[in-house]
Amino acid sequence: MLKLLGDQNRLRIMQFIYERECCVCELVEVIDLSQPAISQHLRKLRDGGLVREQRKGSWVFYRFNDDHQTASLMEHIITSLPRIKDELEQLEREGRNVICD
Amino acid sequence: MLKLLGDQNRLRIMQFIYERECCVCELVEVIDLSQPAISQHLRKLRDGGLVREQRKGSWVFYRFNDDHQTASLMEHIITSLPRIKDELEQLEREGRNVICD
DNA sequence: TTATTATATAAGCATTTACTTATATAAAAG
DNA sequence: CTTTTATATAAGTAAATGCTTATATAATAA
Repeated sequence: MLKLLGDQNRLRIMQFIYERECCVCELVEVIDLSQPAISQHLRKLRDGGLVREQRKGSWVFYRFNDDHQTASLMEHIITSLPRIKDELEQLEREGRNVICD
Repeated sequence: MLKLLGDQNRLRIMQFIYERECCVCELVEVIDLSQPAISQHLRKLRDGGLVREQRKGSWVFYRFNDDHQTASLMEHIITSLPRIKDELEQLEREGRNVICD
């Protein structure tokens, strides 16, 4: 878990996913990484059990896995970071995420 | 910080150092790594500000850095792990650490 | 002084990592 | 059907990582 969160980009991905379910295209918008790079990180996070994935139509949503053995520790770590919520709300104001609902 | 703790061996080193000040030779005894490998990890931990070093005669002691920006989060992480204290006490019972006092 | 002990550093190397570009798959739309 | 959109995967690659062995440094002991 610590190794997975030890990567800057993955930690950022987890911050977003922790706030609320995200689909890949949303993450692509807010994180400065190519779509394949994001998919690859998501796979590692999923393989590590840190997130769960769920297909909804053509989108795949990822959400924080509360059942993970270290879920509460992860939560503690993620909420110790500078909030990412503002960026998410900014995104919502721009209507850039609604497309995936 | 998370990247530094994301390595199994470094995390273990931090567990010991968190319990109490340790010199390199003590860590060499309890962790299955060569002396140079341990020194190299300690340097990374020091460069990252996670530990402080202090020379005492021929030994160099490392201690947890309470002043680090993420000290309390680190503390939370380290104390969330299975206790290492038993191994330390075992070591003390064997008298293998006293030599460094 | 020389020898010993504790630790650090350097160089080399195999492995892992995190990306890139190109392509495949899967679902929805036309 | 074909096209478009969303996502995943594959292959390649440069850089980072974590060790190894050998050697340097620093303090103490003889």
